[in-house]
Amino acid sequence: MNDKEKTFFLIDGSALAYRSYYAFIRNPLINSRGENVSAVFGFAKTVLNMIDSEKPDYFAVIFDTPEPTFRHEMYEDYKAQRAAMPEDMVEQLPRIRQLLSVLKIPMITKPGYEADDIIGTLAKKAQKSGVQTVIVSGDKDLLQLVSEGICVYNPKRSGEESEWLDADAVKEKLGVRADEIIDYLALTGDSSDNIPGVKGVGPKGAKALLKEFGSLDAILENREKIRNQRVRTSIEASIDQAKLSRQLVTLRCDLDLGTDIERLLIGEPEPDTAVEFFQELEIQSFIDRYSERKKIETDYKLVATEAELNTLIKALRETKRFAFDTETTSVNPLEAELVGLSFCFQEGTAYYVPVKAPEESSTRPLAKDKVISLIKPVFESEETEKCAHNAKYDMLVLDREDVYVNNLVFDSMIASYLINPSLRQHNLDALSLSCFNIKKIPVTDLLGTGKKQITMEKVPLAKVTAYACEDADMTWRLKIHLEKKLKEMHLRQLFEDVEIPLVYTLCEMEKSGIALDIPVLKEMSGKVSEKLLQLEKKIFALAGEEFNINSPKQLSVILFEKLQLPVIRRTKTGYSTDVNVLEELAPKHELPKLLLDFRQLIKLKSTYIDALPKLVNPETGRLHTSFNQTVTATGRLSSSDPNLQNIPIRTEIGRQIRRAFIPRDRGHLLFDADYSQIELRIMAHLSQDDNLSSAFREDQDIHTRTAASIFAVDETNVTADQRRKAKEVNFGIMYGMGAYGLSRRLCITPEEADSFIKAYFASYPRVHEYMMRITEEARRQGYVTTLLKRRRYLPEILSENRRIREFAERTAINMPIQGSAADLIKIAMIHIHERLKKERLKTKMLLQVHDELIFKVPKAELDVVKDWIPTEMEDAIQLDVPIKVEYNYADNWLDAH
DNA sequence: TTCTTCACG
DNA sequence: ACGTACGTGAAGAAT
Repeated sequence: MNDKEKTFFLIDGSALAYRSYYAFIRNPLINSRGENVSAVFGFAKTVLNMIDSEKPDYFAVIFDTPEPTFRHEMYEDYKAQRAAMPEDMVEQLPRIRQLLSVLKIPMITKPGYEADDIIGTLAKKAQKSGVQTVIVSGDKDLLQLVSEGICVYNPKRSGEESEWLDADAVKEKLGVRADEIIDYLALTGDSSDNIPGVKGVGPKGAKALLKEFGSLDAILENREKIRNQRVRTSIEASIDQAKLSRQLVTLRCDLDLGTDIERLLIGEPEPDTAVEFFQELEIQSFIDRYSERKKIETDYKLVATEAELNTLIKALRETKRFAFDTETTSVNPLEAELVGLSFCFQEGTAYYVPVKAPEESSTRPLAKDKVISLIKPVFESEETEKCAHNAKYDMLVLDREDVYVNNLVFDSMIASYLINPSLRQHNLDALSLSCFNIKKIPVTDLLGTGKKQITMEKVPLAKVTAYACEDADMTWRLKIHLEKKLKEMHLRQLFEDVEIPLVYTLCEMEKSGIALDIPVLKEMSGKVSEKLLQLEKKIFALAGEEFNINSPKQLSVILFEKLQLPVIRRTKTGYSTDVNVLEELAPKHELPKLLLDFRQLIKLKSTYIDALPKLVNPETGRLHTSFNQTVTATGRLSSSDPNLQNIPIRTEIGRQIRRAFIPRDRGHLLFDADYSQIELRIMAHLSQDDNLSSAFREDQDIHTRTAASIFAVDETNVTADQRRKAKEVNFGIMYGMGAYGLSRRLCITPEEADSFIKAYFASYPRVHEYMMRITEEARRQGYVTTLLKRRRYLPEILSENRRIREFAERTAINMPIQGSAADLIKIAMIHIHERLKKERLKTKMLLQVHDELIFKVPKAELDVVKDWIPTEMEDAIQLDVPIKVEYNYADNWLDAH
C-alpha cells in the first residue's frame, strides 16, 4: 500500500445549515444591518474546522432543491409534517451558497432528488474506487450507507462528544446492523420525514423483530409467528405501509450526476473575495482568517538628525493638518515615558522621530529635550489641526513633557464610537482591518508576550519606525474615511462641539486626580477584618465545616446539598446564590443572612477599602481614574483603573468609604453638584406629557406625585411606602419594565404590579405614546437617537425571537433617555471647564458620576463657583421642563454629597 | 478567559 | 414554555 488512502467528506448541507441556525437560536448572531448570520457562521466554522483538522482529499456539500422528488410522487404526505423554515434562516441559504463559492468548495444539487440520494450515489462510487468516505449528517436515513469504507460523522455542539459511526458503532447505537437500517426505519417510521412505518412498533420492537426474523420481508412472510399479539396485529394492519416506508427510506444510489469524485477538490479561496464576503456579513473571526498583510505602497522614514526634523516641522506647518501618535513605555499615560513620535499628513508617507532607542542602534536619536523644544511650538500652534487615535492618551503623555496639544480636530477612536457605539473594539488594529482591510503589525511582533515582554524603548529603531509610522498613517487614513461617515450620519456637530472638546476636559480631570485619606481607610480595614473573622466563625459553625465562602460553587454545596435548602434559581453552571436568592432563603435558615453580611463586607474591603490605597499615584499622591469615552452604548462615560463611578453609597458602612475622598490641599473643599431627577425630566421632555411636565414645572416631588396618581389619593396623604413603590414604578418605566419585573421588585403579585403600570400610563398617557413611538422609530429606521443625534443601532428589534426583540424594545425606550442625560452633562462639563480656565480659577473638576460632578474648590472661590457651576449645568441644554441642580460642599465626599 | 457576584447611576 | 429593568467595572473562583 504505497498510496495513502484518499478521504472524501460528504456534507449534508441543509442539515448542517439547520443545525448551525438552531445552535444560536437563543443568542443569534446579527450584524449591524439586522441580518441574521448564525447559520452562515456556524456552517463556515464547521466546514473549515473539518477541512483543517481532517484534511480531506475530496469534499462536497450536497443540497436539496425545492422541487418535489420521486418520493413525493410515491407518497403525497412525504415530509408533510415538516414545519416551514424560519424566515431568517431562508434568507441565509443564498448566503451559504455564496460562502461555498467564495471558499471554492464544491456544491452539488439535483432537482427531483434529495441530498441523501446524491450522497448515497457518491458514497457508493467512492467505495468502488477505494476512497474512504465520511458522510457528515445527523440524519438516521444515511446510516444505511455505512459499510466498508463509509462512515457517518455526526458533529455535536461544543461540550458534547461528536459521533463517528462505523458499522460497529451503528450496531451499538441502534442495536441493528447498518444493512438492516432500511428495514428498521421501514418498521419504526420517521416522524421528521412523516414516514408512517408500522404503528405501534418503535425502536425496541423493530430491533427485536429484525433479530428474530432477519429482514422486513421475512417478518411480513412469517407474521403469524410473531408472539406479541399487539405487534402482530399492528404488522398485519400495516403491510402496505411498511412496504411503502421501505421504498421511501431506501436511498437511490444510482443517480447520474455527471461528476467524478476526482473533480471534487477544495480550491484555494481568493483572500480579497473572502474578506469582502465576511466583511459584508460582519463576521470578524473570518475577516481575520483571510486578511493578509496587504502590500500597500508606503514610505516610512526615520527622522534622526536636526536637519531632517526641521524639514518635517516645516512640512507640518505648511500642510496645516496632520495625524500624530506617540510611542511610550506603558499603557498608563501617567506612568508612560515618551519613546518617540510619529506623523503623517499624506496617505502612505509617515515619519518617526525617536527620542529614545536601544544602545546598540547604529543611528543615534536626537536628544529628547532637543526634539521637544523643536516640536512643542507645532503642537501648541492654533494654526495646525491635529488628528490622533485616542488623543487623550497622547495628550496626557505630552503634557508631562510640558507640551500642550492645541487645536485637536479629530480622534478616530471617538469617530468610530459615534458611528457605532455598540461595537466593543475601536482600536487602531480593528479599524484598519474593517475600514481598509489592512492588517497592522501586531504590537506583540515588537514587544513579545508574557514574561519575555519588553517595553518600546528596547525595540530596534527600524522596527519601531515601521510600527509607529503605520499608526500615524492609519490614523490619517481613518480621518479621511470616518469624517465622511460622520457627516452622512449627521454626527459632526456632536463630534466637533461635544466629544472633541470633552477630550480636553477629561484630560484635565484625569491629570488632577482625587486625594485619598489613607488613614481613614486603614482604620476601616481593621474594623472590617475583625467583623469578617467573627462572621466567618459563625458561618463555619452553622455550616458544620470550613469552606471558601467566596466560592459560589462550594457555597452551593453547603446550602443546597448539605443543608437541603430549596433551590431558588439556577445559573448556567450551577445554583444561584446571589442576593435575591439569599434573601429568599433568609427566613428558612440563619446562614443566608450571615452570608449576605459577609458578602457585603468582603466586597467593600477587597474592592475599595484595601484596593484604593494601593492605586494612589506615588508621584502625585492622588487617585487618577481613566474616563473612557468610547465604551458605553448609550453615550455615557465609564470610569476604570480604578472605577470611581461606583464608590458605595447605598449602605451605611459602604458610604463611610466616601469619607476618605478629600481635597488634600489646605483651604480647599469638595463641591458636589448633581442633577435632580434628570432622566425623568428628560422623559418628560421627550414625551411631552403634560402631567409629568407640570410636576417638574411646579417643582413637586415626582415620586409623591406619581404615588398620588397611581394610588388615587391626595398628595398630602401619600404614605412613605406608597412613595417608595411609586419611585420603583417611575424608574422601572424608563427601563421598559413589565408587570413581572415590578412585582418581583416590590414583592407584590404580578396582577397588582400590572394595575400600577396601567394606572401610571393612565396618568401619564404621553409617556406611553413615547414608548410606542420610539420603538416604532427603531423598527422603521433601525436605530434610535438622543437629543444631540447620538445614535444606537438596534437591529435585534426585528428579531423573531421574542426575548431578543423585547430586549431591544426596552433598549430603544431607555437609550434616548440615558443618552440625552449623558449629552447634557458632557456639555455642562465642557462649559464649566472652559469657564474655569477663562476666569483663571483654581477650582478643579475631579469626577463625573453620570448625573453628578465633583470639584475641588479653594475656599476663596466657593462663593463664585457655587452659584455659576449649578447654573452652567442647568443651562447646558434647553428642555421643555426645568432642570434642577442641587449642590453641597464639605471637606470630604460623604458630607459634600 | 469566562462566570458569578455586586458596587454605582 | 420561557424569562422577565437599562447602563457600567472589578474581584475572586473556576476553567
